[in-house]
Amino acid sequence: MVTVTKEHFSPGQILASGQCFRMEEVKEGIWELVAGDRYLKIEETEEEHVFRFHCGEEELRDFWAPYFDLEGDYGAYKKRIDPADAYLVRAADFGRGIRILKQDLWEMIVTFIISQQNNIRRIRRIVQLLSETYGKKCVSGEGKVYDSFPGPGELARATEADLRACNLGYRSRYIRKTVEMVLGGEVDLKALEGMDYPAARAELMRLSGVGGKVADCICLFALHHLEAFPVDTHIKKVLDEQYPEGFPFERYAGFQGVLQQYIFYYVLHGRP
DNA sequence: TCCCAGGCCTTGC
DNA sequence: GCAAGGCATGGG
Repeated sequence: MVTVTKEHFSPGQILASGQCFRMEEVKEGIWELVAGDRYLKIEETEEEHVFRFHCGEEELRDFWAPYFDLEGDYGAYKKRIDPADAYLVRAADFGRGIRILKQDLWEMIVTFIISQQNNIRRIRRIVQLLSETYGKKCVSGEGKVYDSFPGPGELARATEADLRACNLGYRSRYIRKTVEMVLGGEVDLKALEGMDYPAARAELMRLSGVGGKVADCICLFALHHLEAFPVDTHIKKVLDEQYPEGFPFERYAGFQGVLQQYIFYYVLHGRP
């Protein structure tokens, strides 16, 4: 068990920001999450900004701190927001505890192919079902049993019909093809990790079922390219309504993706 | 019954 | 090159 003291960090807001789909609030102030084949429990404490992570010092340093981007200076991002942009100021303040996670690349590829033309609750259910069906049963140090997210080899066991049985619908064919492309070495996940944003985005779009928006989500939530700015149906509406002259991307060069998450969360959970 | 959800692919021009 | 349909499923 480790104590973590951090500002601009709220597990509840990260959960509700819809970037990870295998995190849940099991009781008030207690969250559990599975990332790849790892499990973590986090508890809020009486003290503001202080949390208990149910893991060792080493695992915190080597895995969970990078995963939650705990070294990132989100206060600095907020300070660079144009004070005259009332909408963005409100959104950033409302989502002040959000961080951009560094999640597993393969998991994000599959998850965000599933996400298209779908709603967040249903995405969670499908990802959970996929993990139960094709992942591995694991046990945490404290005895919690959970299902890892299935890797390409494990998902290869699923036929298109099997995937349809997991409620993937027409996305089943995309997943099948994507699994084949990755297993066949047509797209190299290792190489993707080393690419810059434009190269990674273009390479990801070669995968079946991955267009610009999904590629941007993968770039943002797995590869941590903070310049990626996924435009989905919600964001498009905000851009049309709040930024008819265009969103000032140049002003926020290098961290537009952080602002995108503030806006997305504000649209879903904020007051109009 | 219709509309929408963190869109993408295929077709037709 | 681009606009228009089609696509699974579930909730409001």
